[in-house]
Amino acid sequence: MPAKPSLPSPALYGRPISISAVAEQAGVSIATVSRVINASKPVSADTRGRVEAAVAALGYRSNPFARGLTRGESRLLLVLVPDFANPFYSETIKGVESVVRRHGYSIVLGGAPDARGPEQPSLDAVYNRLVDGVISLANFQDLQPLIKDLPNLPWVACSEFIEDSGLPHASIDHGQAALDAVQYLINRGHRRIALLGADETYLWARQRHTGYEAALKRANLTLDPQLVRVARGTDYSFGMEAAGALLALEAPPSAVFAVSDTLAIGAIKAFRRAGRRVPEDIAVVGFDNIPLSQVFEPALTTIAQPMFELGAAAARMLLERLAGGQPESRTLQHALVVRESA
Amino acid sequence: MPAKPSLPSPALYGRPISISAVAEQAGVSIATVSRVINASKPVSADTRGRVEAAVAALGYRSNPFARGLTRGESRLLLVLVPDFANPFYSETIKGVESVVRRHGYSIVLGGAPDARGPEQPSLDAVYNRLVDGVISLANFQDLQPLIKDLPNLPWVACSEFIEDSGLPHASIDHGQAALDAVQYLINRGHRRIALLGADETYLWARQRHTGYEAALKRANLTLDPQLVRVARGTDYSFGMEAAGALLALEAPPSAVFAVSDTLAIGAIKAFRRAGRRVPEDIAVVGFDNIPLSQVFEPALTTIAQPMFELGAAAARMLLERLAGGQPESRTLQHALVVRESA
DNA sequence: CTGAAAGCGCTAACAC
DNA sequence: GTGTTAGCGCTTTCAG
Repeated sequence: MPAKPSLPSPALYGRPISISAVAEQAGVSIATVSRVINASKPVSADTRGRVEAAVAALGYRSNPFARGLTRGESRLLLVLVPDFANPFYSETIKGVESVVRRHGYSIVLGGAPDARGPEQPSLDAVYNRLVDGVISLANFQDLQPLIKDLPNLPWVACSEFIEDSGLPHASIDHGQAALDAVQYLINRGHRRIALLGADETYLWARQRHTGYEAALKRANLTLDPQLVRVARGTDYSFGMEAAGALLALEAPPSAVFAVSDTLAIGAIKAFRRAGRRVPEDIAVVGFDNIPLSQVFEPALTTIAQPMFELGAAAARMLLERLAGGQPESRTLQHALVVRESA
Repeated sequence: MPAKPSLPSPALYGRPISISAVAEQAGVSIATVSRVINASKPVSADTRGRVEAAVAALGYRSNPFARGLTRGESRLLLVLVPDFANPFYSETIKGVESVVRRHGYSIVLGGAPDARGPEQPSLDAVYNRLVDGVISLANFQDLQPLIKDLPNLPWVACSEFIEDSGLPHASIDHGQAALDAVQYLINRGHRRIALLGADETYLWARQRHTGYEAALKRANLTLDPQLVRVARGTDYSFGMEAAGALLALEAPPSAVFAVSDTLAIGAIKAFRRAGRRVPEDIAVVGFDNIPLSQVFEPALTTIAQPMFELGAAAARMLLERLAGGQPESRTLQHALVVRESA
């Protein structure tokens, strides 16, 4: 027994050693080896000892393909992410990882398929049954081809989802959150409030847009279409771009509700570059509460989403689904975090 | 033939359809089906047509486990990442993805194993041969158990590597880059320059540290140990923490070289919170040139790493290795980007 | 050009 | 408690 426990070293030269080699070495049948490896059936202490010794000596590791073939599962989960440079997604993924790993699953990250072409390796992994299930953060418009199969696939949505589809999802109430954000701006006396929106093929983008309008309506403010800008992505640069357009207006807004912190940060950058002070000249509230939002200057007033917990919840739901259960969709709490930008 | 081409829909009820179902439907043997699927041997146009029709009609997709079992490969590559919330890593991963995908591979993202425990699912995936190869951005100290097997594993390092190990890697010249950064500060008249370092189990952290010292030495500046702070991580918060310590010094520095943009941003935040102006009272140069660095206020003066290209290069090297080649390590170019913070 | 058949490594009945 | 054996779905000789 080695002094410090370490990964047994498998045969790296020649072919990898198989279960039969272990069986031979231990003087038992392959079935017995399988039993001790999987603890699937009782095995006498004596034989178990011999098998374990053989496994250790040979550095045996079971072949995942053979195992997958017979068991019909891989213990691999696919996480579909629109853009993993966006901190919202990376935090969420961390949440997924944390629960999934405890249950012996690993995650495969897939870029969400877009219109770029017919090659959709991630979806292949689904249909091929290489992965046991999917957690999707992607927009379902891009996932069109498989929508009809959704009820039959072990699939869970996170943040994004399809209304009334029965597809289980973990999310916050985007509409209410947006309403809260805009209401806050109204309470602070703002009357010309712009919406810096995102690609509305995303449900969350549509819902936040709706929440924005609802807040205005509730305050009897007229909705000025000029004040609604939809950015083409959530990178900082898109925020700057949209903010520039807002500034060019004859009557620019006194406040902006951005549907993503990255967009908000880009907008603030553009405003300051144009000589505007935030929040004095123009107030900005963001959405997500990414780690950067409290470090950025001015620190962002934003809607906090429980990103990590959202991922964890989705993961738990998928695990439940895989175990044959019928997980309930969950709506987690958001919160307005007031800092400096508004 | 459907109007719009879409993913063939596999049998989702009951068992998935197998190659023999296709063979039966097409009136051929499974061997022939295999041949047309893989284009491995010539098949008459007529039979090929029938097989293809059957595949389409049934929505057949080959079972990746069975295929992996016989072929001994999965077309899955593992990318080991220390922290995928760090933009440096996410950009790099994008680079990996872009080349790998074109070659029919998918990537599995693995959290790099740390000392947290013996459970190392990512490494298991390697030893189990579930993945065909690995691109590691992780620190090799944490990878200790497998170092001895390295020469035999299809493994490529990115940014991080082991000197003189023969392990192929794609990286920049961290030492020279750090030297460039500090030299710039010296040229601007700074004499008390602090190092905001990172966990030195990372080679890049050690090399950047070395570069810092080399620059000071070259300018005949004395090395004040008090001015060297090693942060416990690269999150913004660690940068703030370390910067606070620097400020508490009797003779604080007039400039700081941070080995990561996230650290630099955290430091700037701490400085401003303490009433210091950047760069007037204290100059800061970062490292990486993450997207945020040009949006942050003040915009970061930093060393640009070709993140995307680093990932892409590593991916190409791994692919070459898998094809039986002996890829050369590559050192990519860095560049000092002067903006506002120094 | 095509079919029959032998495995790949493993799990899960089914015997004993 | 343990061994034998029949597949899992696929690729690949080997015949023809």
